Amino acid sequence: MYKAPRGMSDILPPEQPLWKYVKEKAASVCDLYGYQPLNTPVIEDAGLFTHAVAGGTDIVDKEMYIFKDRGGQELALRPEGTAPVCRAYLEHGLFNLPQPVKLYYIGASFRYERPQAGRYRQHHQFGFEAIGDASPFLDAEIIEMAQRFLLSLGLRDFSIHLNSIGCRTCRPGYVSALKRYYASFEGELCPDCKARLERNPLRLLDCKKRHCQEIAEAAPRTTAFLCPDCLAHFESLQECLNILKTPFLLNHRLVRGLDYYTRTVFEVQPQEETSQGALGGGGRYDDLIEALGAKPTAGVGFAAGIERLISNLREQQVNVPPSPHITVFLASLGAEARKESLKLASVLRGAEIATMESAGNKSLKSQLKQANARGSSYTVILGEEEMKSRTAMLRDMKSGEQRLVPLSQVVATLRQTRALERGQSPGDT
RNA sequence: GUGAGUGUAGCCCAGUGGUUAAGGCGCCAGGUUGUGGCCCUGGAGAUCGUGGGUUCAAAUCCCAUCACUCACCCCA
Repeated sequence: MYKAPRGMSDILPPEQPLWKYVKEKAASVCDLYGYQPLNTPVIEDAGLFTHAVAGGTDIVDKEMYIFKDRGGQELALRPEGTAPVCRAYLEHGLFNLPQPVKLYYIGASFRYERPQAGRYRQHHQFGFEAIGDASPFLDAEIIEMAQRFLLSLGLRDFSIHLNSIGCRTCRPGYVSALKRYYASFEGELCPDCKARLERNPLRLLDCKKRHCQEIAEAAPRTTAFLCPDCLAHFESLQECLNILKTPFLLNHRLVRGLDYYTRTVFEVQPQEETSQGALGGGGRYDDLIEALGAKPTAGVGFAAGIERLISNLREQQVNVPPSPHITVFLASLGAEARKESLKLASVLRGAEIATMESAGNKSLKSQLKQANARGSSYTVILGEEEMKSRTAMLRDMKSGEQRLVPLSQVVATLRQTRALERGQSPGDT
């Protein structure tokens, strides 16, 4: 039998309400802040990621789905969302709009890696980006927005970690200081860290091994090496967050996986220390658009993993409000009633009443059982007796009460009850 | 890419060398000539992940392989 590809999964109907809930909250927070939706293709020119974005990081070096199409074009399944958004910003001349341009996206990302808890080959990200302005006020807006989004979902146990990793002026000084510091500990480092010392020194800071953590704790801090502009930016951002009353933790060991970050980096961590890592993260990427071959343009953004959000919603037992829908099930007995049921179903649907029909000639018992299993509010029973008198038996599935209604009155009666029930329990969505 | 654990029906799982692989959920039917949710009865549904080996005999032991899960690397 065929199975879904490794690390990729089907999202079955019972899970859909939760997905819908998260997507709706995402869209509504974006509306609130004036961020507009943008869809980009799942596939991009591979170069967008390999050259411009993050050469030297694992995510493009060894985790990218990359292939040639029939025309020989090198394409890639997108491993992240920011670069495609920047590509679209440039391709469509969005730099001609008033800056910054505020956009959001919800879509699949792909990484070729061994799946485990909270980590998949296909996962879904919700992200928002403000492009075209370097003000720290925007960093603050993005972070507050991320927080508001998570709170609106009902999540509580998370914290926002914040750091600044400087810019291309001040970071090289920091990196060499870091290397100098680590040189004296080289013998004590774990094998992974020894490799990191060469390949990606910043990553030394977030090693999980206890001894390496002790060394990292005492290491030089990025913030001590920031150039005056970066320092001013970072201080201004913190001031803004304090004004916004958005709590954050300064974490001098926070660095992020993508190379394009400059200055601000932040991550949302669940309170429970899990190995599956961050709920989401983001930062400023003032060099990215220049790397794509355009004039230098600042940007800042955030992205969250929907699967991880959902798993945290489940852990924190946040209950999703069920969509209050009233549905009707049509049960019929006999050939004539079956045809009448077909006709009635069409009329009900025409009246915007959600309706399901029994497919075959099953017993009434079986049909009611099905109506019950599908959670119908009402069952309309059409039998031989009803056919003779041109009536229908309307059964309230909750109370079990039923009454005989002229066939011509079925729609009107159901509409009435629906209006009544909606009035009694106003929807909260 | 590395390491560990696990593969028995749609789902949860019992069964550690010996008849026909047990149970629960779910599904279908009956108990009610046209009445769901509870209860009772019955039924369908499993090449025991796959291939090979050991043995008179393998779901059970061995080897390989695949898949899943968890962890590392890394990340959402």
